[in-house]
Amino acid sequence: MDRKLAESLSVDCVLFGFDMEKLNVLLVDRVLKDDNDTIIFSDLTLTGYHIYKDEDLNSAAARIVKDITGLEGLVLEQFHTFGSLTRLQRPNDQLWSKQLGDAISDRVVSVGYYSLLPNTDIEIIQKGRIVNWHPVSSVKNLAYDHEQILKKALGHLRYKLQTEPIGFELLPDKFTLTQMQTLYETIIGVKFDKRNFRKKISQMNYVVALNEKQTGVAHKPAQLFMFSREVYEKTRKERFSFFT
Amino acid sequence: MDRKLAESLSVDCVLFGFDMEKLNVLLVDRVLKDDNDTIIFSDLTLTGYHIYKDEDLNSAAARIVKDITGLEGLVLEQFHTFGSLTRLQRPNDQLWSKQLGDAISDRVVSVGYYSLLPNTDIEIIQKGRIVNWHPVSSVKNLAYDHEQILKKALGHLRYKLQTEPIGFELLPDKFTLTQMQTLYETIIGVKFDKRNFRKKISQMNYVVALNEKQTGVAHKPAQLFMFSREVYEKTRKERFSFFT
DNA sequence: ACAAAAGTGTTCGATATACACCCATGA
DNA sequence: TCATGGGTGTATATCGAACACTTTTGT
Repeated sequence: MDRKLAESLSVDCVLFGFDMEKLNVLLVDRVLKDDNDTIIFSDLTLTGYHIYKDEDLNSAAARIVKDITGLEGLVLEQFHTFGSLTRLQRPNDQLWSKQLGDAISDRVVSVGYYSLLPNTDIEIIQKGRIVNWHPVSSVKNLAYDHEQILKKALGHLRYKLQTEPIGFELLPDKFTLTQMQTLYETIIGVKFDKRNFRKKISQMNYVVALNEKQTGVAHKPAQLFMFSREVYEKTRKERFSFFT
Repeated sequence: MDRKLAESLSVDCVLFGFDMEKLNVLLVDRVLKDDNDTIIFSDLTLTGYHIYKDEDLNSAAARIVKDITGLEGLVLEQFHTFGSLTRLQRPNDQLWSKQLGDAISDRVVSVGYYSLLPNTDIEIIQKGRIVNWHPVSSVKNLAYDHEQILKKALGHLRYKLQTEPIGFELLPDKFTLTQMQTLYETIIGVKFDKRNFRKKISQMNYVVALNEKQTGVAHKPAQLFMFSREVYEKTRKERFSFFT
């Protein structure tokens, strides 16, 4: 590959997953070894890479996710751009750059994207790197300023979740109302009343009941539902108002 | 100044103003002349410039606004980053780059910021460039992809306006409720009922009545109000919910 | 038969909407 | 005195919050 890098520009993608119990984020192991294969340090990064000069931001984000995880066709949403002068200046990060022979010791500006996926339904293909789901609530040991990036992404996710029906992107195609409720409770961090929750959902005509029930559970099997984007697009209301 | 530019990185700031009648945006005249001083073309740009390698994004935004308008201390909020491969490729933009001897013919990624100001209370200092308020509703002839940037900024403004009490940044320190209502009606594009609007406002204890009235108007003078950030911070509620 | 989660309705208070007239001032 | 925008209250409908028991399945 002889494409030129856009010096000092990268993309970092925060890939969120939900496993019916907690919110997770996909992270890449970063291990620096010396010549004797002794580990100097080991930490975690978001899925990110530099941008090429001949690709736009969205394509770069899609390419990077695909290169690292094998995933294609995700909805990637840009949420913030990070350009602190010190974002790559911690000791581990400097060692890492040096080792790679990256001449990039200057500040790199990174455009942040996030995407949502049901981590039950999804298979990650390890393409040379070690990539794993980590519970968002207990992530530590992140490289660079990736903790900040993750926090900001989480803020956007919470906000968006309360504002638009994107929760479905974190659920499998067929889901139960209890799963949906758990998702919102987990991510937003509030408990809902089951009856009120379901009353609310039943007014959303884009959440449609299927002729299908859960199987293999040791209790009354739940009705399965799906999200209909078509119905949603046709019936979406105008934005909430600050006033009304 | 011998600071190095971060090649291929710039900031564009969308400065919104409100004059009690309509929403305006501050734009810079861009006029290209040939050697005989004949005008080749003339159009408008947002207040933007390249970023230096030794400044972070927020500082760059503040510096650029100050350099072009003399304004300091604005609340500048980052809203989106633009990186299309063709954003500087229209004929005028190419001519302009050539004329400036800017070796930058490659794509430049630009980080977008916006800020709100009451354009009544504010004085713009022309620092070598011609800078004017233009009504947002009739802006045309924008350079680069600045029309897109403006549209996106407007979207964010509308959204934020309905979600957080930022409208006050567009009003003078002392304002009447009718002015406030006009602001929301103009920007969001809906009409409100006067009594209901005022009922709503009276529940916002951070909108406080002053012991002062309008003067010099040919009708019953209106009560003046101010926005109290302290009260707001102390009593702000949690986010709206998608559900509740 | 029991454990485990599914499913279901009503009452009460709060909030949104619709709507029309008198008031204070400057000209 | 008139033109102009300022200021106010009530009735009705809608929506959110609180709350407990029966049902269906697998073991």
